Amino acid sequence: MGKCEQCMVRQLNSIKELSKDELIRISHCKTMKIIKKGEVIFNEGDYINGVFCIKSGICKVSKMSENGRDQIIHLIKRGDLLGQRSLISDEVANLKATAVNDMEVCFIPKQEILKDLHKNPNFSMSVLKNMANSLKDTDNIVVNMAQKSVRQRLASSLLYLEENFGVNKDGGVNINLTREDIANIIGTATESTIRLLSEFKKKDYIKLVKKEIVILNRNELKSIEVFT
Amino acid sequence: MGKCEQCMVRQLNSIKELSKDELIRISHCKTMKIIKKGEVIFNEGDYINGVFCIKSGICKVSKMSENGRDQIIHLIKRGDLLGQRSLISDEVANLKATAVNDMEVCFIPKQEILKDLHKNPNFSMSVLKNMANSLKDTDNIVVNMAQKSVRQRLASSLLYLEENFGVNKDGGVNINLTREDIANIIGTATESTIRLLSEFKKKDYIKLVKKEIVILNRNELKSIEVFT
DNA sequence: CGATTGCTTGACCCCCATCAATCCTCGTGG
DNA sequence: CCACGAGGATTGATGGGGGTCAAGCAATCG
Repeated sequence: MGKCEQCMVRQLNSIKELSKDELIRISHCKTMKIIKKGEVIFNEGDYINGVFCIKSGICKVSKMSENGRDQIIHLIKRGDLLGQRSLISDEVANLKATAVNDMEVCFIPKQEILKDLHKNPNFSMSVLKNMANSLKDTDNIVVNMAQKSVRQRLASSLLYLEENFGVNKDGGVNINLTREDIANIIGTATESTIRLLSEFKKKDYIKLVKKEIVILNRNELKSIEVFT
Repeated sequence: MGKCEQCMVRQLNSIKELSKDELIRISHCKTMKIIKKGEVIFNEGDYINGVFCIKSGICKVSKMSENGRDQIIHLIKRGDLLGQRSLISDEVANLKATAVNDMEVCFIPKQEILKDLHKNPNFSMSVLKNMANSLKDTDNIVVNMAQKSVRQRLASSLLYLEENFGVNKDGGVNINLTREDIANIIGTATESTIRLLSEFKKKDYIKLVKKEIVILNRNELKSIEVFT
């Protein structure tokens, strides 16, 4: 079993604030898991007894709306912590987490994290900052959802995905999302997303390489993002 | 100048976790302000050097979208803290806060709060919990914005407003919002909001007493909230 | 009592949700 | 190796929700 002290991923999140001793303690009680593409890590209403530290892979965090469609709210990747919110509120999960590709994650039990939150102010400040940033991001998402058209949101999301997940050798946005997933990010029907993608393609803002999206004209997409 | 130790409002937020000594220190450096209806407390991009503790009154917290409309994201009332997020991230404000009616607020300078956040784990845990709850609420707002129709969101908002701000002697929802404000909460054009209100009125789900909204049929609104 | 701000209604039309049909692609088992 | 089935991608047709512009009315305020 790998040791947290030697794991580079911890540098990417609040765990970097833990002392050597605290890290060793965590290392002894954590468990590593492999999660297959499509697998559900936790569901709305589940009691998650800890947090997940993502070593590799990507997962989508979503919530089922009453009308039956799943809205994707976050995309979580290497270095992120998953499940912090529920842990701190001491509530069941409000959201569902599903692996977008194969993942390696470490599960750290709740009591350990809580102990450190109480005893290590640097750690708790770091978690607090992290949460504050999420809150800001989410506030901004609300504004976009409420005020922007589907076309604007799609342009915006494409740029976001490329920026955060990079591109592969073909230049394609390097995240394995279906059209339906993309539709669930921007909050629209799958067909609308597809139609807009084909419009963007026709105008040479993007091209499609085997369903993968290659962004050709960032500037044009940026201008769509702010208007029409 | 009032003393925090004697102020009942502190029981309503994280400040209740402070020790007597800490409270006295805060009490000496805080400043009380009266804010008039319509006045802007801070604007997007302002550097807020502390947090506001709301003694009375209500303010709307909003963000201007690139298309020029203001989206209201939170409504803050007695007992709430305003400006926590920016303080913790150590960034300029992402949002704008405007008084909906006359307010009394206390301003607590940043350094004092930060000092307590580092030294008092109960306080920082309380702030953390508070932030976690906001995050959950905001996640849910995203889902509603993305997936629900304007009619659903209006029904939902009316119920929310009544529940959180109560009713006055006429039975009217006890918060002084214009139609435009309501439209900016649900993220739609003012005219659409008005049209839906008049539809609800026609169906006797609500009545209007001098522009104030009196809710007559909660069950019907609840069923609208989940479907159509 | 003007004048500004908020409220209301009408007309118009476009964006996008929905339903339906077809095509594509990839994994599985025979 | 191929057939086949299932899930994903795509395109078309259609209708309604809601945005926008415009005009008139009500109310609030200096």
